[in-house]
Amino acid sequence: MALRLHNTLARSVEPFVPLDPSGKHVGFYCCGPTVYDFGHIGNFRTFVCADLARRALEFCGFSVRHVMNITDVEDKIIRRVRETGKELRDYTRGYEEAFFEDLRRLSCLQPHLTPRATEYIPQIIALVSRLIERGIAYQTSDGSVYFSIERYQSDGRQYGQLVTLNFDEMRVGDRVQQDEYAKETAADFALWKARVPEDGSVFWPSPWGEGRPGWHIECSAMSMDALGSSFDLHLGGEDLMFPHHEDEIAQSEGACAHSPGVRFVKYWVHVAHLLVEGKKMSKSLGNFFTVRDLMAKGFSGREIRFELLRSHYRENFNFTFDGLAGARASLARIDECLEKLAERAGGTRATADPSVEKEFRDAIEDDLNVAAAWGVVFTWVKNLNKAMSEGGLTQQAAATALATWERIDQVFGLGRPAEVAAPDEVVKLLEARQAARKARDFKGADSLRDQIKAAGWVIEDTPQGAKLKKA
RNA sequence: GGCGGGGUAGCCAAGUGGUAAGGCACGGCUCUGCAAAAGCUGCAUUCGUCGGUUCGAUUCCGACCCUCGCCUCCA
Repeated sequence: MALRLHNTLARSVEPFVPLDPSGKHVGFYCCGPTVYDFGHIGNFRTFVCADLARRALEFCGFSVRHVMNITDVEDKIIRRVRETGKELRDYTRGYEEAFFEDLRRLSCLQPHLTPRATEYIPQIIALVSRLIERGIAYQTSDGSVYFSIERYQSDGRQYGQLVTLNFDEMRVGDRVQQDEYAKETAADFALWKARVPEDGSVFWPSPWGEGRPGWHIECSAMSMDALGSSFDLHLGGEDLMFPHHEDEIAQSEGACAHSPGVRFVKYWVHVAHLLVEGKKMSKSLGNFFTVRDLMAKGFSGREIRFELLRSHYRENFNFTFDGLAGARASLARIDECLEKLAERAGGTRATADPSVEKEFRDAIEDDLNVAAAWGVVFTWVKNLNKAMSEGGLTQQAAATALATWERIDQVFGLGRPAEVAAPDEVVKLLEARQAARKARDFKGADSLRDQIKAAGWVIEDTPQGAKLKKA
């Protein structure tokens, strides 16, 4: 069994075989955030799934080069810049930093390269120039440049690799912007947008006059610059499938004139959307949550990560607070088990249990089937708990189990819970309670227990003595 | 209208042509001064509906119902 992924190009699950003849190196590009505001939980589902994909590739032995762009010039950003009167970079910097902070809170590995669109203007201009030279793009009288789908197709190339398109049946036109009146065909899309007064100071010089990049071209420029004109894996939210990714393919394959059989990207992976309480997230419904919002409600980054990793990436995921509370309980079950294992193992070292690791690997290799993988993990936890409650788990077996978790956690990336020490006053209350119990003053002991609970801590009476846990 | 996902216990969810993983919640038990916490344990004769193929279908085929998403802002 080897890694298999759902490839949108094939609309099916395929064996993952990288372009690298040695089969080792993988180029991986993920469409990153547009830094006009804080990212919401839906955005982060995609980024957590990208992190899962990267970790799974590494778990399977591949050496991954992970690139994720930062879109720091775009319509919404320009509008905010105009409204706030800030300079472009001053506006985007804060949200970019917040994004990386949230990514770390969710235990996502930092991509190896995170290029910004605004730092790739020369490459973008070069790419647009090549498309014009090849006769696939055209300039309009206002100084904008558009991609001609018709000329691309007559160049013998396919527009509509990711989705089945039927322009006659599509409901085209509602959202075509007024500044795009000069397009030859409604389906053509902007590569370079001529400067308009509303752009303020956001513009760059180009062979076609002052302006800024179109929406899709940045990803083509950055991904090919970092990973070459043909690379292995491109991931993004399902809404980007069309037009964004389709247009990326068209621009890239149009500009590079890939040979027949060679593609811009070999595997396209799309992450389904997250819903909140059964509905699409929207500000008017008030169900629009950022990572910060959830943390302010007391949930930890690892609880949020766990919740986002419970379901398959190609299924819509319904985010609910009941679900998040359930995630907390499930994760605590694993944490309890790990804590007990650590007590038993002491400093003993061991290697992972091969049979559990194999079951886990089989699930992950099957198109990142995390639900099946969790099934493996929880069955394993149950067996360990049973062995421990029956006293039949040796120090060596506990160490093996911990090593197994280390291996599993290379993919899930949840780590171990942060140890939180109880404050002195709570510890003093606990000591007083223990004294009261010893004196058989149970009324006093129960009162102290209530005080500890009010302070946010729970007493766990175990055969080894009383412990404090954060409520 | 076109294209593409889904419908499996109270909730989330995996899965297979041969008789339904796992988690949460819930009940029982152990532990405890009592609790809590924790652990153990129980919990779908059944997989949207109706037909068909088959020795056998939740799994394959057909029809239908419901639901979600995309169709040029979007993760």
